[in-house]
Amino acid sequence: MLENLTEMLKGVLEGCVLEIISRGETYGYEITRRLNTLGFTDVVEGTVYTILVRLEKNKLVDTEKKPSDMGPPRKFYLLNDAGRRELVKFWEKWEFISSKIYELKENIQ
Amino acid sequence: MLENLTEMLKGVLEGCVLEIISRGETYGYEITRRLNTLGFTDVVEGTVYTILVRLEKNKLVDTEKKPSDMGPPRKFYLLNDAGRRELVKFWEKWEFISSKIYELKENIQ
DNA sequence: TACCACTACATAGTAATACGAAGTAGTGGA
DNA sequence: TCCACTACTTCGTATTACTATGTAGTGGTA
Repeated sequence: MLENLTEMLKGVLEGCVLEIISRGETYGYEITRRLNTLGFTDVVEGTVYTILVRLEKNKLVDTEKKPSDMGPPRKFYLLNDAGRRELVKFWEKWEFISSKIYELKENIQ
Repeated sequence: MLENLTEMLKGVLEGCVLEIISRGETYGYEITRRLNTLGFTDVVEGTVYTILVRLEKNKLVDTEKKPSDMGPPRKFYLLNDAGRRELVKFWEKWEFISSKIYELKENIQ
């Protein structure tokens, strides 16, 4: 429908993944489908996995591998304290930017 | 106040510049200060000029050099038809993404 | 005169991020 | 046997904001 949201998703998608993980233990493939049904239809696995690698490298998540009865084993992700703090900061940044964008659009002051 | 909004501004700042230009002929230095007073205090001239170069290369703006009584000549930018169409698309994309982010945050459906 | 602050533009290089593309592997059904 | 679906991994690319630096015009002031 809408063309190429890529650039506008930069810095946002990671926060979305953090938020999804914060709702409870989940894994890459499921996160991808969750983002797709949410409306981000063009987000592909490769994108999500690079984000998950980054989150793990930055020690924002804990991981655990578990067998699946539907296919190969799943790598589950769980937010730790640092991840929760990062998520709070994400929403603060998002609120800040979206309020400023709103001010610009509505030409406030 | 808020640290490092860089990544979240990607794909957004260009739209903000388009919006500012759409309000009437203006130039780089003034656009920078407008963004700063809007709240994007860390956006510097270099960033705005690269955006303006891009807009001109993509033929979204017309330009005109005019003398200034305050310093060196100013390069004024004016949105053309393609630029106005691009601005409409920017706001559509922004509305789409921010509504989806809101759904995610409020856990709708 | 010499210097500095402010205005104003330009650009080469860097870092971060989402995406494209390709591969590996497990399970179950036609 | 093949294929679809599930599930993860990684390398390379394009785009973008930012850093750093340089150039230059004007006016004030010591």
